Amino acid sequence: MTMAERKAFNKREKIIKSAIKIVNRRGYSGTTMEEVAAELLMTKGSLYYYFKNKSDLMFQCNSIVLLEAQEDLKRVLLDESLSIKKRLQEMVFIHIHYAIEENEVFNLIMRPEQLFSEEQLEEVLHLRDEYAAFFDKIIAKGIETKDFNTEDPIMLRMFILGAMNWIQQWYKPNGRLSKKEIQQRFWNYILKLLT
Amino acid sequence: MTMAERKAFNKREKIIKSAIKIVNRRGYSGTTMEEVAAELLMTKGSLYYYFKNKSDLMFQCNSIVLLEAQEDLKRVLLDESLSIKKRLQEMVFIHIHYAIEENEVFNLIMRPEQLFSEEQLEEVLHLRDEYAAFFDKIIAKGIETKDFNTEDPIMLRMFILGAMNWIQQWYKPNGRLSKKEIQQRFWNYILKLLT
DNA sequence: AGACATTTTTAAACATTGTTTAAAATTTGA
DNA sequence: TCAAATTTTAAACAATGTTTAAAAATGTCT
Repeated sequence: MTMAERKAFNKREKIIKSAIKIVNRRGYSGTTMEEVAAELLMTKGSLYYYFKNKSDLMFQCNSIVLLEAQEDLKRVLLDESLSIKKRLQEMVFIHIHYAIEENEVFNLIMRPEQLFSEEQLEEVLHLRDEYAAFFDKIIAKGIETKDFNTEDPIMLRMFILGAMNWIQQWYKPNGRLSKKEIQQRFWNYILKLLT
Repeated sequence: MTMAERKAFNKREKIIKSAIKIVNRRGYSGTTMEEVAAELLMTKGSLYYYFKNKSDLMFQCNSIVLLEAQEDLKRVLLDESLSIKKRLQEMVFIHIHYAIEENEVFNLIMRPEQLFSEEQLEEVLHLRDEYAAFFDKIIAKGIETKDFNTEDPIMLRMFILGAMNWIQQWYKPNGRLSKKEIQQRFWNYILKLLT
């Protein structure tokens, strides 16, 4: 990688980090290219040197956060020192953590087929599938070991992830329910569904 | 109500009906005032005679659909000829029906606090609370009659409604899973959670 | 029916924001 | 230092929500 390429790569990363913060504050449509640029003392035009367009930038914000969450999940999934149940519990806690803390950017709500180009859409869906597969894997393991018991584990996983994703629609940082409480109670429900 | 008022009222209704169709097809941000107007052979400017702005129009689309769904729920909730369980089952089927068929407009996704004005926001949240209360009521009844058994029924209701709401994020009209299948399996999960 | 008041529609201007462009400024590397 | 490559900029442009003032349509009263 040449000097220039490395520099561009770093800059791109800085822009994404900046954009993630703003998107989580203002939402997708509330985020303007101008504000993202201003944060880094640039003009909005320069962003187009690094990103094809706004939806490309949003796409990359989403991808970064999703990949980060995937890393967290993978670490737990492969931790053989933990029981299957414990591993799923931690994965549930991680998912809820992201749904709450990276709410807007974690799963860019809105029909992705409207926001994204054909190729982007394919990649987003692929990333989401990969992400969900982590949950499928641990559930499958648990069925094998008889820790869990359910028909149609895929549908159940969709049910469970949906319930968690929706948290971002009502969670308020200083509301009645703390993140910890939500994690704990949601985990109880999920365990009940799986046994 | 004078003639003119009645006419304006009807026109408003026509516009809303038209907008609902378009929003369900194109999503919130994909819907332009121009397209809504064109559907009724008007120019976009005239819409502002009937609605304060786009978000006001969206708000009223959302309200209409939400109120319609509330009516459906109420009918079932009060139908004493059905067992508690059966009533909840029908309510679940109704909710999933709306989540699928009126996907985009049923619960206007996106932070309502960004889309709506102060007063609108208050009304939206109120409507949503009212809506959720129908589920709380039947669950409370079921707990009384020992049909159901759960601590913290409110949180559980949030879990359940969230799971159902998320369907709109992945449901495809000609996909692998039919509406009926989803309704049936989701109901199984919900029943498991409640007993 | 005709005249006046009210209601409704329109076209055009405007504001905001995403996007493109051509040129200027900066950086790199020999 | 100088030419080539990279990056930034300001300005123009496009799309779309919003406002406005005037025109058109409608309703009402005599």
